[in-house]
Amino acid sequence: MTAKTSHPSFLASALLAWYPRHQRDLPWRHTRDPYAIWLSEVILQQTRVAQGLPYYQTFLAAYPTVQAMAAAPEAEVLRYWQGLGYYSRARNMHRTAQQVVAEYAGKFPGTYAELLKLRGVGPYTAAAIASFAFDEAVAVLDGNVYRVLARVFGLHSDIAAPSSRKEFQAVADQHIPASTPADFNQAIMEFGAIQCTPAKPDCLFCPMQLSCWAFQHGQVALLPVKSKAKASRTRYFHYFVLRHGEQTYLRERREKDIWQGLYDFALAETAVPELPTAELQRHLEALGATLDTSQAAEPSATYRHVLSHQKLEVRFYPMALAEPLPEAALRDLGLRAYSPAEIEALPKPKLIANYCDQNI
DNA sequence: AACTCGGGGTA
DNA sequence: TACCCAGAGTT
Repeated sequence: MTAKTSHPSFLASALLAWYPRHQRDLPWRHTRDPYAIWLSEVILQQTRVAQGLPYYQTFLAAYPTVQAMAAAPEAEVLRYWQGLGYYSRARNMHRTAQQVVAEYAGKFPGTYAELLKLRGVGPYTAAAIASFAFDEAVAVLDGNVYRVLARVFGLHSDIAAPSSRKEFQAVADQHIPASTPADFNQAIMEFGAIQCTPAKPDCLFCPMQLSCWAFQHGQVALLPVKSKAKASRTRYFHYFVLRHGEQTYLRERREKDIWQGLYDFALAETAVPELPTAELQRHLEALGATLDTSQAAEPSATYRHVLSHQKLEVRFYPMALAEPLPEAALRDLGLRAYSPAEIEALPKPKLIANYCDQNI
């Protein structure tokens, strides 16, 4: 994995000269603490620096050590993660914190191969921690690196195909200097983020203009090659916002679906946009709901919520109950009544959190 | 190898 | 709109 040349490649030389003059001042670049570096890398998976930055500060303040995170309830970790998406990252992060405390005496393993065994730590994150915290010469491969390598070396393999990883990894490992692997990895990602951007890269002031294959061949806009993802499906959610006094009923999402571990309301899903009145009544009977008006409440306007592989069209049906829901229904559907303060503390999908902020 | 997992910024 | 973001786990 750490094949190296005896002298710096033109790529390494150019990036290491460019980096000190252009790098952003980011907090995780001021630490060698494997815990802090791991935390930053998990947060930044598929997430822009600007979006992840406040979460990094929040988590480090809430959990200054891996022991502190390990001791926290999962729901609390998810609550801090709320709004960042891809919530399995948070659940895996929490479990890994507990594993590091229980099996590694609270110290993160110090090699790429050992780091790779941790949940939520894949090839990218293992390489990042190994190089940033332990100076191991293993190249990171993220979206930025794919783009830079594809353009500079004219690599036309489809970066969306898993089989392309080996080719790009080999090229990256061939160019990472054994003496400064951390700076090289930071530099190539920063270069992709700032200069060699997806759209309108700054080729005019690029230090590799003369050696960049894509620039020399007029193909900058054509690289990297990436096959398109298939179209996402649309789902129709109908949320029953059941209230009794100041209490509102929510449940934890446990099924294998989106938002695992987060809380939402009693849900009816339909294959078509509308929820027929008869079906609404059937759900209310199944809930054992006794409304304090004879009329079912009017649904809210439709909220559209876009996920990476799904489009959601969501309506909320606020309903006041004349009496609490029966125990059997609570047990069957996992519902529980919560006060507004309790709801605020529950981890919720962004869509639900927004609704609660405005209506609960 | 293909699929699934959020949410937000940008052109 | 469509694309992309310091990717990883499951099937």
